[in-house]
Amino acid sequence: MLYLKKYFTEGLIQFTILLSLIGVRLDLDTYLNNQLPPLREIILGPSSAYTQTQFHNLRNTLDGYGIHPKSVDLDHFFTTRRLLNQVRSLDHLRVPSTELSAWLVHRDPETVVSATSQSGPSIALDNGGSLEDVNNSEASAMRGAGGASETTYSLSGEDSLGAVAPEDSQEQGERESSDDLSKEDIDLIDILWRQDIDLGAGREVFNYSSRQKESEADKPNEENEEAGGREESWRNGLNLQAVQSLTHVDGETGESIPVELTSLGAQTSLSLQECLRLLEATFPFGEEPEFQATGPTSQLRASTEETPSTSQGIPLQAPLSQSDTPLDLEQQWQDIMSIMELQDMEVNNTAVNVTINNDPNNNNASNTESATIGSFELPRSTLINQDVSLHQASLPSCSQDFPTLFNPELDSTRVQRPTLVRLSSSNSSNINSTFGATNLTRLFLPPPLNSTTNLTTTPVLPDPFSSLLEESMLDEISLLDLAMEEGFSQDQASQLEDELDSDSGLSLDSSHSPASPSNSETSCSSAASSSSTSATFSEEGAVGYSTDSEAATAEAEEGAVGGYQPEYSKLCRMSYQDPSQFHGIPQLENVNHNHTYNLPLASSYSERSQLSASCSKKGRDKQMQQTKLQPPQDFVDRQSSRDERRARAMDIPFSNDKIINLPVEEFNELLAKHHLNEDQLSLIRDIRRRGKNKMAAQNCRKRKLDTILKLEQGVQDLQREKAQLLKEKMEYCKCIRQTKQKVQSLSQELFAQLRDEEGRRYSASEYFLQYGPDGILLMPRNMTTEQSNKPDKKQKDKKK
DNA sequence: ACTTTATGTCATCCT
DNA sequence: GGAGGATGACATAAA
Repeated sequence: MLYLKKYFTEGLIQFTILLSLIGVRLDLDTYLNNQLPPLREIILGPSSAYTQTQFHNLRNTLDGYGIHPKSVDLDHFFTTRRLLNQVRSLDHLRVPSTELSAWLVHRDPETVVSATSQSGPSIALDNGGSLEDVNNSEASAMRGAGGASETTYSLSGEDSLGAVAPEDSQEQGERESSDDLSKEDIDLIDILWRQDIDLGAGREVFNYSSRQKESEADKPNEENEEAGGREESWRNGLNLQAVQSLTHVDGETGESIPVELTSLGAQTSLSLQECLRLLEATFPFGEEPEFQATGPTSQLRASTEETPSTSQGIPLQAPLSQSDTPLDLEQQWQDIMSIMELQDMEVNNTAVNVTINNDPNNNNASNTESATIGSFELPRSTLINQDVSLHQASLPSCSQDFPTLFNPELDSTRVQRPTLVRLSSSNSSNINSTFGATNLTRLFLPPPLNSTTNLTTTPVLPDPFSSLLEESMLDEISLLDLAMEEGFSQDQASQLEDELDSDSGLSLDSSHSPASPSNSETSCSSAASSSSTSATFSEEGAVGYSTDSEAATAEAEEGAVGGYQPEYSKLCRMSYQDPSQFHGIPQLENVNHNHTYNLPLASSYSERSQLSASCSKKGRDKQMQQTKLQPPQDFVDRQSSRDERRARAMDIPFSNDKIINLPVEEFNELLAKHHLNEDQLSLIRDIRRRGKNKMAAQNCRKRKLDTILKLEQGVQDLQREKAQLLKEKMEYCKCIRQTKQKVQSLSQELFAQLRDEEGRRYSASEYFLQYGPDGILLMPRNMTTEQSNKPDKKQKDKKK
């Protein structure tokens, strides 16, 4: 009955889809609720094989967290949900657009943040291939988290609230095509999520900033009092009215208004240049002239061509007359723009809209972070005010950070950021226009204004640095960044890195775990090695790695046998062993071409025979115990090797040790002393050959092991180097973050002091700063692409 | 009974 | 060209 129900529902949904495709719309919910039996025959046709179980989509399903991945109902549940959403999506006319919407779903125990970036071809997000090389551990961790990976491909409109919705048909098809996309999806989601977090941060800031600006505008008197003569001097110095009278044009025309900025530096005590110098010293920044040529304005044009413009741009120009400031403001701006260039090299010509959304359905408290991407447009009206914890938004995605150089709106983020960020949908339009107008608006994330706590803004790694690290390290990097953001010290981060390394296939440093088998194995092998180290000659007189003799005797009862340590070989095969622990083993240290078999003979054949009889391997001891009543010669024969037996059978007058280990000259002399027949000579030569070859084989095996150990050591060194690079990267990210904060403070100062011809402030909600090769433009937010380019060309070079 | 591991041996190549 | 080292392949014993 259960299967019948499943088939019914499934088939009904598919049938509905088919009807919908041909124009017939059905209320599937009604059908499902009533479960009309008449369609049963139709439904029985398609089976579950028709619709694969998509665990990654299940993970994306908000309701899917309540179902165990191994639940029997999983398939049914998921299929139903997916198909139902697919049908629901048919209600919305979806014209395939070239825009790309990246969904970020950040879920806290009770809240969810969904950031949507909108722009660019949707194909870009589907390129999970480049992100495939991700640490499996994290992927598995996210997978194991189950609900933690709260990823939902939501459709625009009502689905924006987090309801499960099907993605684009294209993406849907891709996801249906394979069930093992979950890992890639997770990886991709993780990366995009981090990118979107940055974008989302900008949004929140904007709202707060608008309110703040408004509140500030309500108290002009206070500000005037506070500013005092400073503002007056500002006005005088800028001579803004005079400039605007010449260039300020109606918003419809799109003309720009030059604004003098020079005196701004007088009130900003910035150490930005220092930071920038540090950045330039450490980063492979592009040449500044190059940046001037390919400045962010081109990026702006590319990204804003699709949106019409209705307002003007106001170029801000700083007069030279007021440049009596201790710091050269223009230089600072150029430095900033030089940083922006880094971004321009990597940033796509895509405008990104970020939306922080709430998902009331997320109840899984275990989830800490999750992300989802999709190619959907999210109506701005669907934005919901939501308290969002963005402390997870630590991300080494640099490409998305730089394009947004200056966004006064971001100021607001900082205000509430450390804990909660409130997003207002009322400003979404402005944000869209802003982001659509230029990617520069978010170049620098604003620093927290009121918080002395941890920074939640993501440390940004410039793209040149991302190339330093493999994508497979992204997750580790992210964790490290997160650790840094969380206030981890370098040492702690290093420890984290070590822990992360342990997840890799070759975990070379297992010394942390005292209970690990390595220790026991190591000690065992060490004991064995110590016992065998003193061994001199084997049964056949071979020396070195060959089977032990005297020393092994003492250990024979305990099972320590043989010069070539089986224990050690076992260790070498165990990847979790730390090879460094074995460097102290004498045998291993002398592996390479340590032909110890050239040592002088120690015992004669008879002596050695007695020795081997008394102190051989454990098994032989057992044999001896079992056969102690037997004649000694039989026992000796049994303990001897084949060559020894042969030598005895052939009445060879000297021991195999001599045969094998004597130098060629002495060996020839020895043969000359004795009158031996051809069979004896042949046997002696064979014994010598085999004996030498045996030792050679042992040496060869030792050498192989040594090579393996060296390779492991090399891997260990590389991992250490990687950890060091990660540390450096975190430092760079810190520096960039500080730079962003500086720039943000500059932006705030600028907006705080800019006045129009009527003496009113420029609201950050209405204007934004655009940086180009020729200077800084004050652009209205509602300006469209085409018009934004016009003032760009008309702007005057920023004066000093 | 089967697998794994260690070791010996042979063939081959090279010095 | 022989001696011997290096090494892959195989055999065998032991666990």
